[in-house]
Amino acid sequence: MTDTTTRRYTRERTDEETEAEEESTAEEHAVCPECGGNLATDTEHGETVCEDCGLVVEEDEIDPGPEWRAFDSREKDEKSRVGAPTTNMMHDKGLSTNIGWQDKDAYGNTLSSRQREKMQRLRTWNERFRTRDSKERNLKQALGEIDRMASALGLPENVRETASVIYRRALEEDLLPGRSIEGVATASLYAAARKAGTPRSLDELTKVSRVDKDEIARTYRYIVRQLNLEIQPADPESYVPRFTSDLGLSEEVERRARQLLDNAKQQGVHSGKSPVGLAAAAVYAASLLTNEKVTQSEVSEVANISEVTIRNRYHELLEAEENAVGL
DNA sequence: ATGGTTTTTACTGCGTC
DNA sequence: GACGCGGTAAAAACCAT
Repeated sequence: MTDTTTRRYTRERTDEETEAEEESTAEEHAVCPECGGNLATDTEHGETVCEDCGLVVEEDEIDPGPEWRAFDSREKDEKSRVGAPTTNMMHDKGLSTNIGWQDKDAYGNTLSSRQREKMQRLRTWNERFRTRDSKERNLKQALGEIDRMASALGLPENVRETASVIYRRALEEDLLPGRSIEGVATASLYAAARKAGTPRSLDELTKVSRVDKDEIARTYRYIVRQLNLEIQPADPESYVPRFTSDLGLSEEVERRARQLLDNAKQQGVHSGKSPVGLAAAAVYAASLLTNEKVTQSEVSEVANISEVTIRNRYHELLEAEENAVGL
């Protein structure tokens, strides 16, 4: 299997992205704290992102603070930013234009019939543009969310791409009504991570998402079914590198753990059991076999699995190992 | 909803440092 | 005595039906 930690993903740029990059001419000469790549300012999203690994360094660079200097607390209240507060409840954060329905002018006088007709036409067109845009904006927001969560979880660029594709498909197939953008975005990311062989558990997703676990799971099942995504159960081995590195264990342990898992797989011991549990148990067992002992509780900590499960699995793994030697 | 399976929780006993 | 570990029973979560 390819080592996911060292692989460099070549990035396929969508039209939108290339466009956005051309726009941001002012390139800062800072480097990414994570991979040392170039940082680019994406003015459209108000973010500073790494070109190589996609890490979002800064988000929401709009200054929400007071607009002018204030000299005492009374003035501070008065001089805070002007305008309606933004809200996430609307796709455009409530910043788009709305034309009132009363046919009155700014002074409350009724309009002439000619003016009324004009306003009616304007309303119609305004509405048309707004809704035509709404899908685009919906998409933008969702993609922003996906990006945010992906970098919080340390997922590579290609996973984001996949997640975006899944989300776009969901949008096109009208799977959104009745479901939150957040939820679908999270579910897309979850699916993408699994597809890419760098799975993250539902719990991990829940930590970075604004949506609760049940909804993510429900939405995930739904879009998988509707879009006929074929996602096989996560391979336990895909968790191994993460666990070993979180625990500061050597390559040797990682290799050993994989070996144990391979064995178990061949004997079909693993079916029906949680992949995370298997992986955790394999790491624990491997750490014993290589004299780099870690405690069960440490493993259970990084794997988010109970010690009991680790115990059960690792007995099974060792049994499988013995049987394999006998063959 | 239901039943079967897996995981978690909580508790207990044992050996070691 | 605290800690790591093993085991157990009952509760909870999960999944397919």
